Amino acid sequence: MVTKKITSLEVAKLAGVSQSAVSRVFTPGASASKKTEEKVRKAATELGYRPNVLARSLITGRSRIIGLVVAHLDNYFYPEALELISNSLQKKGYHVLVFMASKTAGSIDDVVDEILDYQVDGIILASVAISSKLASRCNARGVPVILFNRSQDDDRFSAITSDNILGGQKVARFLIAGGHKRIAYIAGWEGASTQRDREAGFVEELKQHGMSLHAREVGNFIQDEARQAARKMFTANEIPDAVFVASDDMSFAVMDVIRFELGLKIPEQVSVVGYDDVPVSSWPAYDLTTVRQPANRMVAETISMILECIENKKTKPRQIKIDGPLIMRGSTRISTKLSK
Amino acid sequence: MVTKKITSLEVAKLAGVSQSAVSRVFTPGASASKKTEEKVRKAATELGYRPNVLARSLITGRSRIIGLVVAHLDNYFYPEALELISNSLQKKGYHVLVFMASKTAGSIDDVVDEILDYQVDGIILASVAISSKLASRCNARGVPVILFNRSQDDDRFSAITSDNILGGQKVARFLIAGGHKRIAYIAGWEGASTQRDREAGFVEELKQHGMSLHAREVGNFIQDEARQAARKMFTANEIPDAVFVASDDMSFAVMDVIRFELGLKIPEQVSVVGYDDVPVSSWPAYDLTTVRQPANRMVAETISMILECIENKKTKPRQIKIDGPLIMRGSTRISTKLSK
DNA sequence: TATTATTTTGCATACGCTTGCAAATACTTT
DNA sequence: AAAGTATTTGCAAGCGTATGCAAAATAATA
Repeated sequence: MVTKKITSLEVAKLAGVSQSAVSRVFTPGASASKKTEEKVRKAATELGYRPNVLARSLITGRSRIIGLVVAHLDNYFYPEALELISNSLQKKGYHVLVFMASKTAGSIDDVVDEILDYQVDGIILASVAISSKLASRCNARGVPVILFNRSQDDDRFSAITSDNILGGQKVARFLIAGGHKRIAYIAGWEGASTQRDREAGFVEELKQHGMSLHAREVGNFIQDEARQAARKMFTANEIPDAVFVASDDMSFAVMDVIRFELGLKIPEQVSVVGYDDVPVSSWPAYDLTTVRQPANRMVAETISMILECIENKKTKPRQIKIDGPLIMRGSTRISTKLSK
Repeated sequence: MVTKKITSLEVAKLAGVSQSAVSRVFTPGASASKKTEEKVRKAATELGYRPNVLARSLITGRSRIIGLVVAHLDNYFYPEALELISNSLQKKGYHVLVFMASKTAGSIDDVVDEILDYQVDGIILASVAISSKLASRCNARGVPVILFNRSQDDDRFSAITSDNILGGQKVARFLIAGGHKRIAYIAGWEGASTQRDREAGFVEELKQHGMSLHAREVGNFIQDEARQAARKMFTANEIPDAVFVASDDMSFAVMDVIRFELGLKIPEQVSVVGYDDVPVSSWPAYDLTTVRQPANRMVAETISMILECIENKKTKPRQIKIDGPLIMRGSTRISTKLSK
């Protein structure tokens, strides 16, 4: 019982005008008299006509589709970002074609190729890198690529991140001010610029105060690995009195190990600081001190930048860092009295 | 510096064949000799040619795009589902166009209309309802609609849910077996079939054992409202010794209120059971007893069903309920010895 | 090798729409 | 009322691809 598709031609016939007239009524910039507009609109609603976006895209060369590649939906920072991105774009008349960059499946390059097949107007890579070969292909096609929460040493595309170096510094200053003496770090995936910057800022600021890392492990932004890292770190001879973990997501795993496996008290014996400020961090069960990544501002910048690139092809790529506050909560002690 | 788009025609010229030959090489079902295939492939890679999906769709009438409407990405069941859905479809050569059904923005109907504009091959509505008017429009266009984690009294579309009635029953039996005497319920949004079924099964089973709800509040699947509900429920004269909360997401908020605001012990004074088994539930800080919604099986069914409908237009809609186990963890006491 | 059956190939058309162009209409101005 | 300007309208060409059809090339058979 599939009724035939309604095309602009049939609307035109019913309204007694040409097909182009119908098109013009449904094309924002075009001109049509009140009278024809009225006739067309009437016929259109009667038939339930809606323009075929795909056919339109074929001509205009703009699909109003933005490709979004995302990897870590299990890190709750990303669902939040996705929701914001999708909503903002929806308001501007764009829509989001989602691609999972599953670690298992093929490389990101294949995914980006698939995206290009859909003639997207732009690409947002959330926490994902891209080869320079693919970068040039996007460039050649005039498709702007924006990195979200990741930067890359390639000035061909814009990147939006929080100020990870500054964030790391803030954490260091805060922990030092709290009187911590044995400060440790659990790293994310070392290929990620966010990880590198957070650690660089953190370590640099420690150094400024004549300190260095008491211990360091790698969690790769994966909870299981963070757990392993925590076990190793907190069963050593002299355990840290504070640990900065490169993401909130890993922090939760670390806190669980510290409290429930090892029976240590947070913050009395160990202070824990995370990075992201995902919703869970504010829940009393974790109450995690963390550096907020202002998702809404990051998304706002991302959207305005990608739209600008689409409107005006010759916009220069920019790297934007957005400052986020350190949110102080109960997972860190602030007194200077030493534990133990 | 935008290089011209590469079309099949240019590949054809370079390869010394007709445009149709190129098309045939890139069309799965079509036939071409080894020789031309070789020539075409060579020319194509040399030019960096890839078929334009949109132009293809215009002819074939199939876009290989699935529209996904999702509402509650803040409930961590949905990011997980989204990831599974997107990955499965990607493997089958389909891609997901995401639409947020923000509570603030216009109705779902508008969103579905926008989806249809993209000539999607199918629509998945995750935890979202649709008017019967729009349903018929989808029907008329031959676009299958599948409800994910929501059912509706309309046999025009398929629905995949967990067996919520049975789930509610399981919880009731388990709490009764644990010796609980004052059993309460915190409901989700009452417009949701999942909420209604969970409660119906739960209350029915209590009745079978000669019991009834000791208290009932509504949380609407929103954490803030769940907190309010918990405060009210657990500051009453005789507080419950067990509470079934309609979703894990709300459960966390409820547990936090119970433990950190009211200072009650879980499970010694109050048992808490949730529904969903999102990742957080297994974290030691919550260790929540809950009914698992088998996301992977639910998604698998959803995908196979929607693809079946696409292949074979006359597939009848079906309602599928998937059984999920009760996962027993530390938020519930199982001894029969009474608290207090 | 001649004949038939099979596969491959190119031509031309169509998918549903936008848009430049020129003709037709409406509105101003003297 | 005539000439001029501005606006609206239809025509037709294309966007990049798939596909039915008939011709050409190849393979199979006698």
